[in-house]
Amino acid sequence: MTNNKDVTIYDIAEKLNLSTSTVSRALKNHSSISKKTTKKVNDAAKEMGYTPNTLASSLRSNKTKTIGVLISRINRPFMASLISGIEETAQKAGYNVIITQSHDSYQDEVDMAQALYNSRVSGIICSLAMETTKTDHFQQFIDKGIPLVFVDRVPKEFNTYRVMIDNYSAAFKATKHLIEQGCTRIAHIAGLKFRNIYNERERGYRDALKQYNLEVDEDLIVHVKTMSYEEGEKATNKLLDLETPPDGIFSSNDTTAVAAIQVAKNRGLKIPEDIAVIGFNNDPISHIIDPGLSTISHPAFEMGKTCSKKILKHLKRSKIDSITEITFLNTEVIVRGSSKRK
Amino acid sequence: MTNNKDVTIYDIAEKLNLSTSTVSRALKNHSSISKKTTKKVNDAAKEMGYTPNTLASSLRSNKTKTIGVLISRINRPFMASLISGIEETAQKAGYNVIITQSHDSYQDEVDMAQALYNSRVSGIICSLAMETTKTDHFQQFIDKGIPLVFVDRVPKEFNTYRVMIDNYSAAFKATKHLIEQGCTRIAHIAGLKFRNIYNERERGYRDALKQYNLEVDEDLIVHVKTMSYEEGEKATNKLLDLETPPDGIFSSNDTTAVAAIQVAKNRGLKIPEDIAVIGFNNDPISHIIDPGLSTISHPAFEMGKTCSKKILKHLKRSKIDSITEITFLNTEVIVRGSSKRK
DNA sequence: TTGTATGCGTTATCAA
DNA sequence: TTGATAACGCATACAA
Repeated sequence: MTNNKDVTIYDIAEKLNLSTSTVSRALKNHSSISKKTTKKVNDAAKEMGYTPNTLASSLRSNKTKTIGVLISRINRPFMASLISGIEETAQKAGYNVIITQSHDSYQDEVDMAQALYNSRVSGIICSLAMETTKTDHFQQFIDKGIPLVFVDRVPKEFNTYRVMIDNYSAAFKATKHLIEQGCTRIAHIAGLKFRNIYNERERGYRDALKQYNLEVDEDLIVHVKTMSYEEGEKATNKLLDLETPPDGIFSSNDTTAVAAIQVAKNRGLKIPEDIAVIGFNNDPISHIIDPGLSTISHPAFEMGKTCSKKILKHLKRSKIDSITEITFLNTEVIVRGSSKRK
Repeated sequence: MTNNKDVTIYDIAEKLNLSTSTVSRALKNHSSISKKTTKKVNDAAKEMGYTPNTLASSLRSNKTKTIGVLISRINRPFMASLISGIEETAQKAGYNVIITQSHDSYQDEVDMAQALYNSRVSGIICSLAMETTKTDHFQQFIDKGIPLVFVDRVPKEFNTYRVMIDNYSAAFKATKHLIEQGCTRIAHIAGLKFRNIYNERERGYRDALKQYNLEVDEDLIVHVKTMSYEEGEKATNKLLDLETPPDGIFSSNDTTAVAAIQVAKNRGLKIPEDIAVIGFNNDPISHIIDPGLSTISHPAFEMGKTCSKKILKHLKRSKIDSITEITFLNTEVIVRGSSKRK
C-alpha cells in the first residue's frame, strides 16, 4: 500500500532553492513575485504532485471557505432542491458545503450547530427543526460575526438574514383563486399553528374569505401534525363527512392535497366540478396526478441560491455590522386541472 | 459588533496554571489525567466558552472526521435518500459530510474530487457522472490510503469498495413478473447502453424473455437518453404505434414508466388489462399515480448507510491493504395495480 | 499524573 | 522581488 507523504510547499522550496514564502505567494499568483519564478514554482508543483492542504491554510488564514447547512431532512423534494441551489452557488465561488440534519429534533439541531461552529464554517444556513422554539444556540455565530441565514422555517425574532416566501399572500392568492372558480365553501387543511409558515398560510386563507364576504367556518379548518399523506386522507374524510361538505380545499402542502384528491375520487366525487383542490409547494407529484394539482410554486432552488449569495456577499464586506434583512421570494399560483372550472 | 477572539486551550491552561498538554488531554478525558484535574478543566472550558478548533486538531492529528460525497445532483429522490443515509450514519459516528455535485459533467467531477482531496477528507463516496468514462482522478485517494466507495453508478474496473444493487437480476425479476401476469409481448424502455446499470437491466430483460421462450423483438426495445418524462412519452407512443403493440412494458425508471401509463390511458387503453407496466426505483410517485405503479425497490437510504459504514469500518483498521469489495443490496418486486392481472 | 518541546502546512509580518 | 521567522490551535513523544 503506497501511503505517500504529501508534497508540501517546503518540498518545492527546497527543490528550487526558494523560501516557502516565495513558493506560497507564487502558488497564488501574487503580484509581487516575478513571472518567471511564478511559472517555475507552478511547474514544479504540478510535476511533484503538490496538492495544497486546505486545513493548514484555513487554520493560518482563519478562513475556511466552507458553508454549513443545517436542515431537518435532506430527502424531501423542497430540501433537496434548496441544498442543490445552495451548493451550486457555493461551488462556483470555490466554497464547500457541509450538510447536517436535525431530523426535526431540537437536541440534534443544537449539537449540529455546535459541530458546524467547531468546524469554523464561514457561514451557516439553517431551516429550523419542527421542535425548535429557542434559538440561543445560534447566538454564537452572531457574536463571532459569522453570517447566518435562516430559510423557509425561520424564527420570528432574530437579527440576521432571513430568506422566505410570503406565506400569507401566497395562501391568500390560492384561496382567492378557488373563490374565482366559483367555490363558496372552501376548506383548509392546515399545519400546526405554532409554526409560523403554517400560521401565516391559515391567516391568508381566512382573510381571503373575509375579503370576499364568505363565512369562515371553523369546521372547515382541519389542523394536521406532520402534513403526511395519511393525515391528508383522514382530514379529507372528515371534511367530506360534514353535513354540508366543502366544494373546495386549500391544502397547506401538496402531499395532503394529493391525498385529498385521491379520497374524493374514491368517494365518487368529480374534480374540480364537485370539489376543487389547490395545494402548496409544486412538488413533482403535482403534475403527475390526474387531474393535475393546482398549487403554489415554492422556489426552493432559487431560495438556496439566494442563501448562498447572502453569505458570499456578507463575507466580501470589510465593515461588519449587525444585520437584519428579510428577503421574500415570489410565489405564483399554478393552475392545473384540479381547480380549473372556467 | 462583538468579534471575540476564540478561547483556546492555552487560555484555559493559563487560567488554571496547567500546561496545554494537560488541558488537551483533560478535554478528551484521557485516562492519565486525574479526575479532579479533568473536572476542573472541563468546568473552566464551559465557563470560559471554549470551543475546540476542529481545524487545528485535524491538521495536527491528520484526521478530519469528514466524509466527502460526490454525486451528479442532489435534487433527485434517489440521491436525496442516499445522502440522507450517508449523513445519518456519519453523524452518529461524529463525522461531517461535505457534499459536492458533478452535474453529470466530467470536468466538474474532476474538480470536485480534487477539492475534496485538498480538504483532506477521511473518506469519499462517489456516484459517477453520466459523462465519466475515465477514473484517473480517483487514483490519488487509493494511493493515499483514503477509503473510496463507489455507489450505484460504479466503474467497471476499480480496486475499491462498490455498493450497488444487482441490476441484472432485478430486471430479470421485473420481466419475469410481467410474464407471470400473462404478458407475451413485453417492451423495454431502456437507458443508454454504455452506462453499466442500464446495460445490466437490459440484459436481465432479454434473458428473462429467453428463459421463458419469448421472442426478443428489437422493435420493442427503445433506448432513451436521460430517462425523462418527455422521453418516456415519446418512447411509449412509438411502441403503441407499432403494428403489433406490446401488452406489457418494463421501464428502466419510474419517471418513464409513469409517462407510459399516462400515455396509454390517454389513448384509451386499460391498465393493466390492455397493457401492464412495471418501473424501477420505487419513487414516491409510484404509489400516487392511478393505478399504482409496480416497480423495483431501490434501497437508496440503506445504500447510503452502507457506504458510510464501509468507510467508518475501514478507518478503524490498523492494517491498511488494497481492497476490492462489492456489496449488493437486495431489491424486490413491488406489485401494485399497474401490473396485477391475477 | 503532569510538563516541555516540537511540529502539522500554511500564511503574515517584517526586513532585506 | 525575495527571505527569515513567527504564528494559527492543537496533539504527541518524551521527560520529569
